[in-house]
Amino acid sequence: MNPANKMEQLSAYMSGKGLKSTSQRDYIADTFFRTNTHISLEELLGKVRRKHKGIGYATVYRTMKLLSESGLALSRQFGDGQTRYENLPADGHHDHIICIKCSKIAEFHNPKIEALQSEAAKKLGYTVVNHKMELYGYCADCAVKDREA
Amino acid sequence: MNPANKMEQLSAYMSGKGLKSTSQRDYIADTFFRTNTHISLEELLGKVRRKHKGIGYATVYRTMKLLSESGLALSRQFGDGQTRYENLPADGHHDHIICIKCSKIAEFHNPKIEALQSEAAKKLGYTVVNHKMELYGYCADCAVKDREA
DNA sequence: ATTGAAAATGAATATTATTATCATTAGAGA
DNA sequence: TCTCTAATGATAATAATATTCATTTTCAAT
Repeated sequence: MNPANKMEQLSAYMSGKGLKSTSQRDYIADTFFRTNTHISLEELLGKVRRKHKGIGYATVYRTMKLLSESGLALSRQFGDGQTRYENLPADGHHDHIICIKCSKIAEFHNPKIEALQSEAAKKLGYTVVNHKMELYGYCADCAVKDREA
Repeated sequence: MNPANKMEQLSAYMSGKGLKSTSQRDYIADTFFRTNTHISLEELLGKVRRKHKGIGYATVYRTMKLLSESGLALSRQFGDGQTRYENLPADGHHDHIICIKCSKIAEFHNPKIEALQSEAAKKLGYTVVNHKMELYGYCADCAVKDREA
C-alpha cells in the first residue's frame, strides 16, 4: 500500500468516528507513511517540524495513537523505553536483534528462516501471513566490555 | 531447566563477574524462577514481600535486570507501559503461531530456525541469548471458513 | 458565506516507570 | 577477624507518556 492509499484509509477511519481532518494531522500522517523504519515520536516530530515548525509534541503523540488504533501503524516496544512506530509493508519487512545490555537494535532479513517458518506452520495446519521475530543477545561492543570486565 | 538449575546457573554467572550472592537476591531469583507467567516488577515485589517484607523496589528491579542480562529472564513489553519478565519454561522454550481470525494459538519448536538465527546474528556482530518469535496466519479451521466466504 | 457545536491544537502540567545517588550494611577471601 | 568490594534500601532524578485547558479550527447546517 502506498502513502496515498493509506491517507485514504485513514480518512475513512476518521470520518467513521466523527473525527476531523486537520492540516497538522494530515501532515504528520503523510510524513509517517513515507518512512521505512521504526520511528520514535522524537524523530517524527523532528521531521514534521522541518516543514511545520509550530506542531506540538502532543499532536504528534495523539496522531500516532490514532494511526495505531486504525491499524495503519504498528507500535512496538524494544525495551529501550521508547515506543516506536512501524510503517506497514513499505519495501518489505525485517526482523530485529536487540542488545540486552545497551538496547542497540540491528535489522536483518532471512528468507531461509521464513521458509522454515511456513513449513513448521504447515505441519500444524496453519498458513503464515506475517510474523514477528526478535532476537536478544549481546552486540559486539557489549560482548567486548563483558570479556574485559 | 528447573528452578534449582537456574539458581546454579545464576550463581555461576555472578561469580564469573565478581558479584555477590545475597539473601534478598537469592530469594527474588528463586521466587521468579517459580513463576509461569509474564510477571511485572510490581507483582514480583508483592510476592517477594509476602515473606521478606523489607526488600526494596530497587533490589527487585536490579535483580531482574541481572537475570535478564544473564539470559535467565526475558523482558517483554506488551505496550501497557510496564516491563514484564518471562521465566523460561522448564521444558524448554517454544514459539507461537497465532490465528489472526480466531486467535487460536499453537506452539512449535524448530532447532533449524534457531541455528539460522544465530548465524544471522553473528553476521551483525551479535551473540544470541534468546529469542521471541510469533507467526501470524490462519489456522486450518479459519482457512476453510475463509475459502467458503 | 455565516454560524455554532464539536473536535483539535499547543503549551504547560501531571503522572508513572525506570534509573541513579548515597550512606549504610553485608559477603567473601585473606 | 579484617578489609575490600559489592549490595541494599530510601530517596531523588530522569524521561516517556498522558492529561488539562484556553484558544483555534473544522465542518455541517443554515
